[in-house]
Amino acid sequence: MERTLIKDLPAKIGESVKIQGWLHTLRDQKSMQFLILRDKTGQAQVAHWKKGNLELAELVSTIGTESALTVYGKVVENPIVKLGGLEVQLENLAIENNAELPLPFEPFSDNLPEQDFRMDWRYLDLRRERNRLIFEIQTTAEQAMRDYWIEHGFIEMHSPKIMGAPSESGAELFSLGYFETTAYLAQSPQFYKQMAMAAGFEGVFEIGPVFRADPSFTSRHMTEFTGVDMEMSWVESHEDVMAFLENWLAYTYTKVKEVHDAQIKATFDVDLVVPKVPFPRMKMAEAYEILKSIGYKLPPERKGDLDPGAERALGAYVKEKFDNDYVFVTDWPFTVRPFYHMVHEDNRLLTKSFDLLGKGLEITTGAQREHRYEVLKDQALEKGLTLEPIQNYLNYFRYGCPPHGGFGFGLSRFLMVMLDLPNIREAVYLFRGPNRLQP
RNA sequence: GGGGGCGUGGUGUAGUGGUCGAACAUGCGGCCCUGUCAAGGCCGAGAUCGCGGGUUCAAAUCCCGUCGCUCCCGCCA
Repeated sequence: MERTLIKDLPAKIGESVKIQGWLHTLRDQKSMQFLILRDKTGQAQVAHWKKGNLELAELVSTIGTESALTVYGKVVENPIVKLGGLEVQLENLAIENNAELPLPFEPFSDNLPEQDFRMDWRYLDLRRERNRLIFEIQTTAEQAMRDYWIEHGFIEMHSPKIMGAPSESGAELFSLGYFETTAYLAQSPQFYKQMAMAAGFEGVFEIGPVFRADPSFTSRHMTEFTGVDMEMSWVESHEDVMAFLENWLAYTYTKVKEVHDAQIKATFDVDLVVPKVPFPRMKMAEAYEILKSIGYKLPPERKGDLDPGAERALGAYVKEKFDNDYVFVTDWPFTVRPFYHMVHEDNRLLTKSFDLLGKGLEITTGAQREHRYEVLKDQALEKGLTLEPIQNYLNYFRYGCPPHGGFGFGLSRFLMVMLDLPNIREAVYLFRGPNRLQP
C-alpha cells in the first residue's frame, strides 16, 4: 500500500490509507485511544475504540512518545476533532522503532532542555518542527543564491580543503598529518577563488566548509562553518561587488519570503522583509562620527576598527534612520585588513573594502583585491609576511590577471540574522566548537 | 587566551545557614476515567544538591580549589 502524507489526508476521506510518522502524543483512555501522528507535512489524529480490537489496544498502550510508526486506517471527517476536522480510524499498526526519550519533547517548549544537552541529542532536537523548518529555509536560500549566480554566468567551484600552506594570515589553522608531512585545513577558499580569476573564469562562487582554529566562546563562532564565497572579474571598485551582493541577497530574501513567509511568522514571529536596495553605506570614518554622535565609546586601541558593541550600535542606528536591517561599512584601514585588499589610489591608508552588517552582526567581508603583482608583493612585505610560503599565490598575478573583487559570507550567521535566532548553534545542523566534536 | 554567570530526580526549575526526612512542573510506571485534543483525577518510583577540601553545633545554601556548561571581550563569517 502506498504511503499517504498527512497533508494529503483531506483528499482521502472515506478511503483506507497508510500513514507513517512519529507518535507525537498518546492519549490512552478507558474505552478509546488517541494517537497524534506526525510526519514532515503535519499532524493527524488516529482514533481507536479499544473493544474493537483488544490485542491492538494493548499494543498501542506500550508505544512510547516519538516512536516511529506505520498506521493503517480509514480517513473520516469529524468536526469534533480540532486537528483538521478529520481523523484516521485505526485498523492496524506496526511499531517500526519504539522510543523512550531522554528529553522532554514539544509541545513542552517552555521548558526546553538547555542548549548543551540538546546538542548531545541533536538528532532528537532536530525532530522539532521549528528546527526542520530552519533547514528547509536554508535549502530555499541556497537554491536562490545559486540560481542568481548561475543567471549571471557564474561558475560553481569546489576548492580543496586540505592545503600545504596557510591561505591568509590572521585566523588560526588546524594542522593534520599528511603522509610524511603536515597539511592544513582551509580557513578560506580565498586564494583558490582568486586563482579562478587568473584562470579566466571571470565569475565564481563556492558554498563549502571553512575551518578556523580560534578558541572562540561566543554565540556566533564555530570552528567549522559553511562559507559562501564569490569572486568576480573586471570590477572597477569594491562598489561593483557591493552592488552585486545586495541584489543577490535581496533576491534570496524574496525567494525565502515567497516560500516560507507564513511559516516564518508563525514559528519565529518574524515579519520577513526583503531589504531595500541599495543598502545604506557608510565609510569607516563616517561610522566613527555616528558612534560619537550617539555616545558609543570605542576603546582607543581599536584605531579604525569596530568592536561587536559598535557594530550592534550601528545596526540599531541604521534601522532607526533608514529602516534597513543591513548596512555596508566601507573603507577600512589597511592596518586591520589582509594584505591582498586593494588600497585607494588617493589614500593608501584605506582599503577598497567593506563589511556587511545584518542587524548589527558581521555576516560578510569583501573587497576589491590587489591584482598587480608588484603592488601585492609590496603590501605583503608591508604586513611583515614572508614571500616564500605565498609565492605560488603571488604567481597568479604575473600572467594577465584581471582586476577583481569578491566576498565571504557566513551561511549560519545569515540564518541567525534572518530568523532572529539567539545562537549560531540553533542555526547549524551540527555545531563544531573548541569543546564540541560530537555527535 | 582574559572576564562574568550558572551547575539540585530523566528534563526544566524553586529553595541562598537550622522549619530540607530537599519542593514544583514535566517525563516515566500503575490504577481510574461518556471522544480526548498541551485531556483530567489518584497512587508510585526516581536526587548521597557537579567533584574535592574547609568554616560552623549545623552547609544544597558560606569560603577555597577543581571540572563542566554558558555569555561577554579578543578574533572573525
